[in-house]
Amino acid sequence: MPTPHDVIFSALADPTRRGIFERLCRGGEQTVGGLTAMAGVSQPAVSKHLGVLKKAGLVLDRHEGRQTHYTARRQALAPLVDWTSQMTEFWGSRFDDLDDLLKRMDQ
Amino acid sequence: MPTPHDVIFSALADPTRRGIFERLCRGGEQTVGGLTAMAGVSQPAVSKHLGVLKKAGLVLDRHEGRQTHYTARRQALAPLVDWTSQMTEFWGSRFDDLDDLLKRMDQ
DNA sequence: TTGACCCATAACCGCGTAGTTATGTATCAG
DNA sequence: CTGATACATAACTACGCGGTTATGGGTCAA
Repeated sequence: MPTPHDVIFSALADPTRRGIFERLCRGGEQTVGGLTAMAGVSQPAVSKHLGVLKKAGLVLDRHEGRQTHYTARRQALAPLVDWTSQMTEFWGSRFDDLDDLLKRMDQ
Repeated sequence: MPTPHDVIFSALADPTRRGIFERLCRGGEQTVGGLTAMAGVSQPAVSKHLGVLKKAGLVLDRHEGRQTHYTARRQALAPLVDWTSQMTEFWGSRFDDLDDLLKRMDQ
């Protein structure tokens, strides 16, 4: 049985799929056609990747006419943040990299 | 040409491999035998996984007599934190989950 | 030195998966 | 209605990868 961590990690392991998700995070809502234009693979391949991302809860789809719009669900990255924090939890200088992260996000 | 993100994500995508890394994070330094005892797979499989983790920079090995000790390099998780922060960077309520994270880590 | 032990490497196998082309299903334009 | 468009699904292929057993190469004990 796949744990939430399994699903997220394996979904984001593939470069093409991660590229699609990145574009959705930066560019906001996108159609399959728009994503296909930059993905470097065929449209069916993109559709499959979107299916995987959807099953992982990383994207949402919205049908409008004959095209489907996809959006990133950034909250779905929470397990990833959780896992990372758990791994660094037992660390001596555990705040080092998180401090950096927050500084970058503050400015 | 695999990017740093590729290496980290694909290295942590496999459950067995992630389990080994988790144990190294919590339990500290471990021998191959100790890791094999809990991995649920054969010793050569564990050695291969450790090789992948090592190439990804996630672990360090130290030879002592006839056994090899492995340690987790938690700093290697930095690209993961970076990537996550970049994905949430364009978020409206971007501090929501990070606040939670810090609260858990503070107490 | 000999044998047991720890680990790494080799060689092989099966399966999952990412890619393709081909086809199906709606939807809009004319 | 007809054809074109947008996307999903089907069917298939190729290859990478995680697993195994078998073996090699050092290291310690006796």
